[in-house]
Amino acid sequence: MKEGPDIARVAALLGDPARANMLTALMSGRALTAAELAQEAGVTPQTASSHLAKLEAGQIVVPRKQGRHRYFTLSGPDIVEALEVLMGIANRVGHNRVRTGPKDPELRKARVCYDHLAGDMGVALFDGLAKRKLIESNINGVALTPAGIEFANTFGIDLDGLRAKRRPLCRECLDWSARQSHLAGSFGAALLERFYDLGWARRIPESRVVRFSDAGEKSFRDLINP
Amino acid sequence: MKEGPDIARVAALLGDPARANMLTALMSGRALTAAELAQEAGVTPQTASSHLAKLEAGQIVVPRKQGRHRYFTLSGPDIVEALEVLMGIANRVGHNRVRTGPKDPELRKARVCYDHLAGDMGVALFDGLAKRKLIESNINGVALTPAGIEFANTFGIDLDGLRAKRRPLCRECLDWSARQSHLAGSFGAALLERFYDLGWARRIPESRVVRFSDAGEKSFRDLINP
DNA sequence: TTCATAGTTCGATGCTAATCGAAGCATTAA
DNA sequence: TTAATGCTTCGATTAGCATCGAACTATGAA
Repeated sequence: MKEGPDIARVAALLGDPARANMLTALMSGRALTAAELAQEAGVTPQTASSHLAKLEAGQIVVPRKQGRHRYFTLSGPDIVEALEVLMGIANRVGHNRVRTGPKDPELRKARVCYDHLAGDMGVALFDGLAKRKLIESNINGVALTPAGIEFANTFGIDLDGLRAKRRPLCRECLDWSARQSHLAGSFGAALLERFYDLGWARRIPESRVVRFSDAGEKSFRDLINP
Repeated sequence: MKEGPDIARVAALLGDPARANMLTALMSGRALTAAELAQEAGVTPQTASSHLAKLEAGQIVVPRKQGRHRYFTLSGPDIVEALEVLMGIANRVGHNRVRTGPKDPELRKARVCYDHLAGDMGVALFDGLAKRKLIESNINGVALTPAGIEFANTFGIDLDGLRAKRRPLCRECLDWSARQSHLAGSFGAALLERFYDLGWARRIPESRVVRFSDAGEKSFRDLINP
């Protein structure tokens, strides 16, 4: 027995395929019922119940009872971060499960991934910001350039407020419909939030779809195509 | 089968206690041999070999052959990041492996880590030697300064004898009870050996505790506080 | 050469955990 | 009340894997 934080216990909870499927499904940010999670994981409700009990005991997810349903959410942003990092590693070492992404064209085009923009437009945003040299990606991760910091300020994003959080500002998150990176982290989340505020886009209730207005999509294109 | 990166595969690799111990040991940034990792994980060399083969196949660690040793290092900064995030989660949810019971304070104060001194006194030793400029630490690791070489000789340590061994003279080892580095390597081991010889301390059988006598502890304090 | 050390492979064992059928609660609807 | 739905508990099965002893390979030392 060694001292220190028991990472094996946490990692083992994320290391079962059924549980990992449930957790990635929860990365949409929506609360899902036990039955929905069973569906996502491809196991029977009994099995799912057993897994959820373990995840709850390990404080990876938190339940919220409502009627005769139990809704689950991830217990904190650190879980999201762990899942994102693990996705990055899995991608790097080539552990990808080949399958095409969401069939729904709207989902494929633009959806939320936890709290940031994913789908084709998410990937386009990432590439566009990189092309405009507002972000740069290297082996250590993604970061805002000086030009990017200036852009954020003029675009109405409070970087200091974001930095106060412990969450990393920028992070790559692998998009499983487009197979490319999109922008996560607190900056990625703030951008999407700003899109909402500007009226460029809105979220469709009970779904992960992000729907851009025509004008909003045009502004978005202008943003990423200098 | 779902789409997307297979995070379960990666997480499962980190989710075994023996492997997790190996990986946390590698977080010091130093390359470690298979035998050292077996020691860290508390398993036999055969078992360690099996784990290392899995970690290597999963591209979590990379081996480097040198003589008849195989040195392992983490395969990239993303692995370090993943381990750190998992540590943070484990810490948050209270999954800390802290030994309870009467021996705990003694272990925390001074214990052997492989064959050198760890715990609060191990960290104090490292810091004291650094403050006296007998060792210096940089990106490449730790090394004895000229003053440190002179010190070693007067303190009764046969440096030439140590150099004849293949083992590195100085090495940093991360202390998870104190969250700081202590001194490992053949010089670290020789120092502890010398403490035994001088009657400053003795090892408690069937335990990792190192118990200093009152006089021994005083001498130790004099050593690290110039 | 012979011996020692570092590491691996093989095989057997034993434990853990994932899985699901069946039955049991709990909540809501009628 | 009865029926239906959502979810959990129980029990049995199964499969995977961690573990280690023994034997083997490879490198270096005497």
